[in-house]
Amino acid sequence: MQVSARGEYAVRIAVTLAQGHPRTISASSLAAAQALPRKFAEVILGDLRRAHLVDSVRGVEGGYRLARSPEDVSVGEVLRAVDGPLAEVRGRRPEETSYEGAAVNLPRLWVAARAAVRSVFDEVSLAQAATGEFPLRIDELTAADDAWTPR
Amino acid sequence: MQVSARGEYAVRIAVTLAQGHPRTISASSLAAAQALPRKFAEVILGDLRRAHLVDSVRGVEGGYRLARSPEDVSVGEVLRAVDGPLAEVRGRRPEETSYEGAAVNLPRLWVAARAAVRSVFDEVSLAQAATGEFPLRIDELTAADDAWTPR
DNA sequence: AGCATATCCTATCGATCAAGTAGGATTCAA
DNA sequence: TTGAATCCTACTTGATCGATAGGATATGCT
Repeated sequence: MQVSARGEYAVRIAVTLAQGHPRTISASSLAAAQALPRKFAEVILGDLRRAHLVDSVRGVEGGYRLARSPEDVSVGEVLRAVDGPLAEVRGRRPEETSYEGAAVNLPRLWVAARAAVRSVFDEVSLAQAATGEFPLRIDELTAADDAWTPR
Repeated sequence: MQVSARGEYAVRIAVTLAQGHPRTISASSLAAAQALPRKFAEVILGDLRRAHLVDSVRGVEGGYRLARSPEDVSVGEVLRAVDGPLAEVRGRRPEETSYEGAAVNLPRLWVAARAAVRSVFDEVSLAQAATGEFPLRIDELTAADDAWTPR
Protein backbone atom coordinates (compact mmCIF):
# COMPACT_ATOMS: atom_id res chain seq x y z
CA MET A 1 0.00 0.00 0.00
CA GLN A 2 2.27 2.72 -1.23
CA VAL A 3 0.88 6.23 -0.83
CA SER A 4 2.74 8.47 -3.28
CA ALA A 5 3.88 12.01 -2.60
CA ARG A 6 0.94 13.20 -4.69
CA GLY A 7 -1.42 11.14 -2.56
CA GLU A 8 0.02 12.35 0.72
CA TYR A 9 0.02 15.96 -0.44
CA ALA A 10 -3.54 15.67 -1.72
CA VAL A 11 -4.82 14.42 1.61
CA ARG A 12 -2.96 17.10 3.53
CA ILE A 13 -4.39 19.76 1.22
CA ALA A 14 -7.88 18.30 1.44
CA VAL A 15 -7.76 18.17 5.21
CA THR A 16 -6.63 21.78 5.32
CA LEU A 17 -9.53 22.74 3.06
CA ALA A 18 -11.84 20.78 5.34
CA GLN A 19 -10.67 22.70 8.36
CA GLY A 20 -11.26 26.03 6.63
CA HIS A 21 -14.55 25.03 5.06
CA PRO A 22 -16.38 26.75 3.43
CA ARG A 23 -13.88 29.56 2.98
CA THR A 24 -11.85 29.53 -0.21
CA ILE A 25 -8.10 29.21 0.22
CA SER A 26 -5.43 29.98 -2.36
CA ALA A 27 -2.91 27.44 -3.58
CA SER A 28 -0.11 29.53 -2.07
CA SER A 29 -1.75 29.53 1.35
CA LEU A 30 -2.35 25.79 1.19
CA ALA A 31 1.21 25.14 0.10
CA ALA A 32 2.56 27.36 2.88
CA ALA A 33 0.31 25.81 5.52
CA GLN A 34 1.55 22.30 4.71
CA ALA A 35 5.05 23.20 3.52
CA LEU A 36 4.61 21.89 -0.02
CA PRO A 37 6.04 23.17 -3.33
CA ARG A 38 3.47 25.69 -4.56
CA LYS A 39 3.53 24.66 -8.21
CA PHE A 40 3.13 21.01 -7.34
CA ALA A 41 0.21 21.89 -5.08
CA GLU A 42 -1.41 23.62 -8.04
CA VAL A 43 -1.10 20.48 -10.14
CA ILE A 44 -2.70 18.39 -7.41
CA LEU A 45 -5.50 20.88 -6.91
CA GLY A 46 -6.14 20.62 -10.64
CA ASP A 47 -6.60 16.88 -10.23
CA LEU A 48 -9.00 17.39 -7.34
CA ARG A 49 -10.95 19.91 -9.34
CA ARG A 50 -11.27 17.64 -12.36
CA ALA A 51 -12.54 14.93 -10.00
CA HIS A 52 -15.15 17.42 -8.76
CA LEU A 53 -13.88 17.20 -5.21
CA VAL A 54 -13.02 20.90 -5.03
CA ASP A 55 -14.36 24.04 -6.68
CA SER A 56 -12.05 26.80 -7.76
CA VAL A 57 -12.48 30.56 -7.99
CA ARG A 58 -10.18 32.59 -10.21
CA GLY A 59 -8.89 36.08 -9.74
CA VAL A 60 -8.04 38.14 -6.69
CA GLU A 61 -9.52 36.65 -3.51
CA GLY A 62 -9.85 33.42 -5.47
CA GLY A 63 -8.74 29.97 -4.39
CA TYR A 64 -10.18 26.53 -3.68
CA ARG A 65 -12.88 25.08 -1.49
CA LEU A 66 -14.37 21.62 -1.02
CA ALA A 67 -17.20 20.92 -3.45
CA ARG A 68 -19.07 19.00 -0.73
CA SER A 69 -19.11 19.29 3.02
CA PRO A 70 -16.11 17.75 4.81
CA GLU A 71 -18.23 15.01 6.41
CA ASP A 72 -19.26 13.92 2.94
CA VAL A 73 -15.86 13.47 1.32
CA SER A 74 -13.81 10.40 2.15
CA VAL A 75 -10.05 10.16 2.18
CA GLY A 76 -10.41 7.34 -0.32
CA GLU A 77 -11.97 9.65 -2.88
CA VAL A 78 -9.09 12.06 -2.55
CA LEU A 79 -6.52 9.31 -2.98
CA ARG A 80 -8.30 7.90 -6.02
CA ALA A 81 -8.45 11.32 -7.61
CA VAL A 82 -4.68 11.74 -7.67
CA ASP A 83 -3.32 8.18 -7.75
CA GLY A 84 -5.60 5.71 -9.44
CA PRO A 85 -7.54 2.88 -7.79
CA LEU A 86 -6.73 2.11 -4.15
CA ALA A 87 -5.62 -1.42 -4.94
CA GLU A 88 -4.04 -2.95 -8.01
CA VAL A 89 -2.15 -6.13 -8.69
CA ARG A 90 0.40 -5.82 -11.45
CA GLY A 91 -1.61 -2.94 -12.86
CA ARG A 92 -4.91 -4.81 -12.86
CA ARG A 93 -7.95 -4.59 -10.61
CA PRO A 94 -8.03 -7.45 -8.07
CA GLU A 95 -11.18 -9.00 -9.54
CA GLU A 96 -9.64 -9.06 -13.00
CA THR A 97 -6.80 -11.37 -11.99
CA SER A 98 -6.91 -15.03 -12.87
CA TYR A 99 -4.41 -17.82 -12.43
CA GLU A 100 -3.78 -21.46 -13.12
CA GLY A 101 -2.59 -24.25 -10.86
CA ALA A 102 -1.65 -23.57 -7.27
CA ALA A 103 -2.49 -19.88 -7.62
CA VAL A 104 -6.18 -20.23 -8.55
CA ASN A 105 -7.32 -18.87 -5.20
CA LEU A 106 -5.23 -15.70 -5.22
CA PRO A 107 -7.93 -13.41 -6.67
CA ARG A 108 -9.92 -13.85 -3.46
CA LEU A 109 -6.87 -12.79 -1.50
CA TRP A 110 -6.35 -9.66 -3.57
CA VAL A 111 -10.01 -8.75 -3.26
CA ALA A 112 -9.83 -9.20 0.50
CA ALA A 113 -6.81 -6.94 0.68
CA ARG A 114 -8.59 -4.25 -1.28
CA ALA A 115 -11.63 -4.56 0.95
CA ALA A 116 -9.37 -4.08 3.96
CA VAL A 117 -7.85 -0.93 2.52
CA ARG A 118 -11.28 0.40 1.60
CA SER A 119 -12.51 -0.25 5.11
CA VAL A 120 -10.06 2.39 6.25
CA PHE A 121 -9.85 5.03 3.54
CA ASP A 122 -13.48 4.92 2.40
CA GLU A 123 -14.81 5.02 5.96
CA VAL A 124 -12.90 8.08 7.09
CA SER A 125 -14.16 11.52 6.09
CA LEU A 126 -12.05 14.63 5.72
CA ALA A 127 -13.89 16.09 8.70
CA GLN A 128 -12.86 13.12 10.83
CA ALA A 129 -9.30 13.25 9.58
CA ALA A 130 -9.14 16.96 10.38
CA THR A 131 -10.54 16.64 13.91
CA GLY A 132 -8.90 13.34 14.76
CA GLU A 133 -12.23 11.84 15.77
CA PHE A 134 -11.93 8.66 13.79
CA PRO A 135 -14.50 5.85 13.59
CA LEU A 136 -14.17 3.18 16.28
CA ARG A 137 -12.81 0.70 13.76
CA ILE A 138 -9.79 2.94 13.18
CA ASP A 139 -9.13 3.31 16.89
CA GLU A 140 -9.21 -0.48 17.24
CA LEU A 141 -6.74 -0.92 14.40
CA THR A 142 -4.28 1.56 15.91
CA ALA A 143 -4.78 0.33 19.46
CA ALA A 144 -2.86 -2.93 19.07
CA ASP A 145 0.60 -2.19 20.42
CA ASP A 146 2.37 -3.68 17.43
CA ALA A 147 0.39 -1.48 15.08
CA TRP A 148 3.00 1.22 15.52
CA THR A 149 6.06 -0.98 15.04
CA PRO A 150 7.65 -1.70 11.67
CA ARG A 151 8.04 -5.21 10.34
CA MET B 1 -1.95 -0.94 -2.26
CA GLN B 2 -0.08 -1.63 -5.45
CA VAL B 3 1.24 -5.17 -5.77
CA SER B 4 4.05 -5.11 -8.33
CA ALA B 5 4.72 -7.76 -10.93
CA ARG B 6 7.56 -8.99 -8.74
CA GLY B 7 5.17 -9.28 -5.81
CA GLU B 8 2.51 -11.09 -7.76
CA TYR B 9 5.05 -13.46 -9.32
CA ALA B 10 6.65 -14.13 -5.95
CA VAL B 11 3.37 -15.14 -4.36
CA ARG B 12 2.46 -17.35 -7.31
CA ILE B 13 5.84 -19.03 -7.11
CA ALA B 14 5.62 -19.41 -3.34
CA VAL B 15 2.19 -20.94 -3.54
CA THR B 16 3.40 -23.39 -6.15
CA LEU B 17 6.29 -24.34 -3.90
CA ALA B 18 3.82 -24.74 -1.04
CA GLN B 19 1.73 -27.14 -3.07
CA GLY B 20 4.74 -29.27 -3.94
CA HIS B 21 6.28 -29.13 -0.49
CA PRO B 22 8.74 -30.54 0.47
CA ARG B 23 9.90 -31.53 -3.00
CA THR B 24 12.41 -29.26 -4.68
CA ILE B 25 11.26 -27.65 -7.92
CA SER B 26 13.45 -26.02 -10.56
CA ALA B 27 13.07 -22.43 -11.65
CA SER B 28 12.12 -23.60 -15.14
CA SER B 29 9.33 -25.78 -13.81
CA LEU B 30 8.03 -22.99 -11.61
CA ALA B 31 8.15 -20.53 -14.47
CA ALA B 32 6.36 -22.96 -16.76
CA ALA B 33 3.73 -23.82 -14.16
CA GLN B 34 2.80 -20.16 -13.70
CA ALA B 35 3.65 -18.91 -17.18
CA LEU B 36 6.35 -16.48 -16.08
CA PRO B 37 9.60 -15.44 -17.79
CA ARG B 38 12.17 -17.96 -16.58
CA LYS B 39 14.99 -15.48 -16.03
CA PHE B 40 12.79 -13.15 -14.08
CA ALA B 41 11.61 -16.05 -11.95
CA GLU B 42 15.24 -16.78 -11.14
CA VAL B 43 15.77 -13.22 -9.96
CA ILE B 44 12.74 -13.43 -7.69
CA LEU B 45 13.79 -16.80 -6.31
CA GLY B 46 17.12 -15.20 -5.47
CA ASP B 47 15.28 -12.58 -3.42
CA LEU B 48 13.30 -15.26 -1.61
CA ARG B 49 16.47 -17.21 -0.88
CA ARG B 50 18.27 -14.17 0.50
CA ALA B 51 15.25 -13.59 2.76
CA HIS B 52 15.61 -17.20 3.95
CA LEU B 53 12.13 -18.07 2.78
CA VAL B 54 13.35 -20.74 0.37
CA ASP B 55 16.35 -23.05 0.25
CA SER B 56 18.08 -23.82 -3.00
CA VAL B 57 19.92 -26.87 -4.27
CA ARG B 58 22.37 -26.56 -7.12
CA GLY B 59 23.18 -29.01 -9.83
CA VAL B 60 21.13 -31.63 -11.63
CA GLU B 61 17.95 -32.51 -9.76
CA GLY B 62 18.40 -29.19 -7.95
CA GLY B 63 15.82 -26.47 -7.48
CA TYR B 64 14.00 -24.64 -4.72
CA ARG B 65 11.89 -25.56 -1.75
CA LEU B 66 10.28 -23.63 1.10
CA ALA B 67 12.63 -23.17 4.04
CA ARG B 68 9.71 -23.62 6.47
CA SER B 69 6.48 -25.52 6.23
CA PRO B 70 3.75 -23.87 4.14
CA GLU B 71 1.54 -23.28 7.19
CA ASP B 72 4.35 -21.29 8.73
CA VAL B 73 5.07 -18.82 5.95
CA SER B 74 2.72 -15.90 5.44
CA VAL B 75 1.96 -14.17 2.17
CA GLY B 76 3.10 -10.97 3.83
CA GLU B 77 6.61 -12.31 4.32
CA VAL B 78 6.83 -13.17 0.65
CA LEU B 79 5.66 -9.75 -0.42
CA ARG B 80 8.08 -8.00 1.93
CA ALA B 81 10.95 -10.09 0.60
CA VAL B 82 10.55 -8.82 -2.95
CA ASP B 83 8.93 -5.41 -2.61
CA GLY B 84 9.77 -3.63 0.62
CA PRO B 85 7.46 -2.92 3.54
CA LEU B 86 3.75 -3.59 3.01
CA ALA B 87 2.82 0.04 3.60
CA GLU B 88 4.67 3.25 2.99
CA VAL B 89 3.66 6.88 2.73
CA ARG B 90 5.83 8.92 0.42
CA GLY B 91 8.62 6.42 0.99
CA ARG B 92 8.38 6.53 4.79
CA ARG B 93 6.97 4.09 7.31
CA PRO B 94 3.54 5.21 8.55
CA GLU B 95 4.72 5.79 12.12
CA GLU B 96 7.55 8.01 10.90
CA THR B 97 5.23 10.57 9.35
CA SER B 98 4.52 13.83 11.11
CA TYR B 99 2.56 16.90 10.07
CA GLU B 100 1.58 20.39 11.15
CA GLY B 101 -1.79 22.08 11.23
CA ALA B 102 -4.87 20.33 9.97
CA ALA B 103 -2.91 17.22 9.09
CA VAL B 104 -1.62 16.36 12.58
CA ASN B 105 -3.86 13.33 12.87
CA LEU B 106 -2.88 11.69 9.61
CA PRO B 107 -0.20 9.39 11.05
CA ARG B 108 -2.93 7.49 12.91
CA LEU B 109 -4.74 7.05 9.63
CA TRP B 110 -1.68 5.68 7.86
CA VAL B 111 -0.98 3.29 10.72
CA ALA B 112 -4.57 2.08 10.62
CA ALA B 113 -4.29 1.44 6.88
CA ARG B 114 -1.12 -0.56 7.38
CA ALA B 115 -2.76 -2.56 10.15
CA ALA B 116 -5.63 -3.34 7.80
CA VAL B 117 -3.28 -4.59 5.10
CA ARG B 118 -1.34 -6.66 7.60
CA SER B 119 -4.56 -8.20 8.86
CA VAL B 120 -4.89 -9.79 5.47
CA PHE B 121 -1.40 -10.61 4.21
CA ASP B 122 0.16 -11.52 7.55
CA GLU B 123 -2.75 -13.71 8.56
CA VAL B 124 -2.82 -15.87 5.46
CA SER B 125 -0.30 -18.68 5.10
CA LEU B 126 0.98 -20.12 1.86
CA ALA B 127 -0.79 -23.36 2.74
CA GLN B 128 -4.10 -21.53 3.04
CA ALA B 129 -3.51 -19.60 -0.16
CA ALA B 130 -2.73 -22.84 -1.98
CA THR B 131 -5.77 -24.74 -0.72
CA GLY B 132 -8.17 -21.81 -0.78
CA GLU B 133 -9.15 -22.44 2.83
CA PHE B 134 -8.74 -18.90 4.06
CA PRO B 135 -9.30 -17.64 7.61
CA LEU B 136 -12.85 -16.57 8.39
CA ARG B 137 -11.85 -12.91 8.35
CA ILE B 138 -10.91 -13.19 4.69
CA ASP B 139 -14.18 -14.86 3.79
CA GLU B 140 -16.03 -12.03 5.52
CA LEU B 141 -14.10 -9.41 3.61
CA THR B 142 -14.80 -11.03 0.26
CA ALA B 143 -18.44 -11.83 1.12
CA ALA B 144 -19.75 -8.27 0.84
CA ASP B 145 -21.22 -8.04 -2.63
CA ASP B 146 -19.45 -4.78 -3.44
CA ALA B 147 -16.10 -6.30 -2.54
CA TRP B 148 -15.83 -7.57 -6.11
CA THR B 149 -16.81 -4.36 -7.84
CA PRO B 150 -14.36 -1.63 -8.82
CA ARG B 151 -14.65 1.92 -7.56
C1' DA C 1 -8.38 51.54 -17.76
C1' DG C 2 -4.94 49.45 -15.28
C1' DC C 3 -3.02 46.58 -11.85
C1' DA C 4 -2.49 42.90 -8.53
C1' DT C 5 -3.65 38.42 -7.56
C1' DA C 6 -5.30 34.19 -8.69
C1' DT C 7 -6.21 29.98 -11.44
C1' DC C 8 -5.05 27.32 -15.37
C1' DC C 9 -2.54 25.28 -19.39
C1' DT C 10 1.39 23.25 -21.82
C1' DA C 11 5.74 21.77 -21.85
C1' DT C 12 9.85 20.08 -20.02
C1' DC C 13 13.31 17.81 -17.03
C1' DG C 14 16.20 14.72 -14.34
C1' DA C 15 16.25 10.88 -11.61
C1' DT C 16 14.71 6.73 -10.34
C1' DC C 17 12.70 2.42 -10.81
C1' DA C 18 10.33 -1.61 -12.89
C1' DA C 19 10.45 -5.34 -15.86
C1' DG C 20 12.90 -8.10 -18.29
C1' DT C 21 17.10 -9.88 -20.96
C1' DA C 22 21.97 -11.61 -21.79
C1' DG C 23 25.78 -14.31 -21.04
C1' DG C 24 28.31 -16.97 -18.64
C1' DA C 25 30.54 -18.82 -14.22
C1' DT C 26 29.76 -22.31 -10.79
C1' DT C 27 27.92 -26.45 -8.67
C1' DC C 28 26.56 -31.18 -8.51
C1' DA C 29 25.00 -35.97 -9.63
C1' DA C 30 25.17 -39.75 -12.52
C1' DT D 1 32.60 -35.56 -18.60
C1' DT D 2 28.36 -34.12 -19.49
C1' DG D 3 24.08 -32.09 -18.72
C1' DA D 4 21.10 -29.67 -15.82
C1' DA D 5 20.63 -26.63 -12.57
C1' DT D 6 21.69 -22.36 -9.55
C1' DC D 7 23.94 -18.03 -9.30
C1' DC D 8 26.28 -13.61 -10.50
C1' DT D 9 27.02 -9.25 -13.02
C1' DA D 10 25.63 -6.29 -16.18
C1' DC D 11 22.64 -4.08 -19.25
C1' DT D 12 18.49 -2.19 -21.66
C1' DT D 13 14.25 -0.10 -22.30
C1' DG D 14 10.42 2.31 -21.10
C1' DA D 15 7.59 4.41 -17.88
C1' DT D 16 6.65 7.08 -14.00
C1' DC D 17 7.43 10.36 -10.27
C1' DG D 18 8.32 14.66 -8.39
C1' DA D 19 8.93 19.00 -9.63
C1' DT D 20 9.67 23.38 -12.29
C1' DA D 21 9.08 27.13 -16.06
C1' DG D 22 6.64 30.38 -18.37
C1' DG D 23 2.92 32.39 -19.56
C1' DA D 24 -2.26 32.74 -20.86
C1' DT D 25 -6.57 33.82 -18.72
C1' DA D 26 -9.85 35.36 -15.35
C1' DT D 27 -11.39 38.50 -11.57
C1' DG D 28 -11.93 42.26 -8.28
C1' DC D 29 -10.40 46.83 -6.75
C1' DT D 30 -9.24 51.52 -7.24
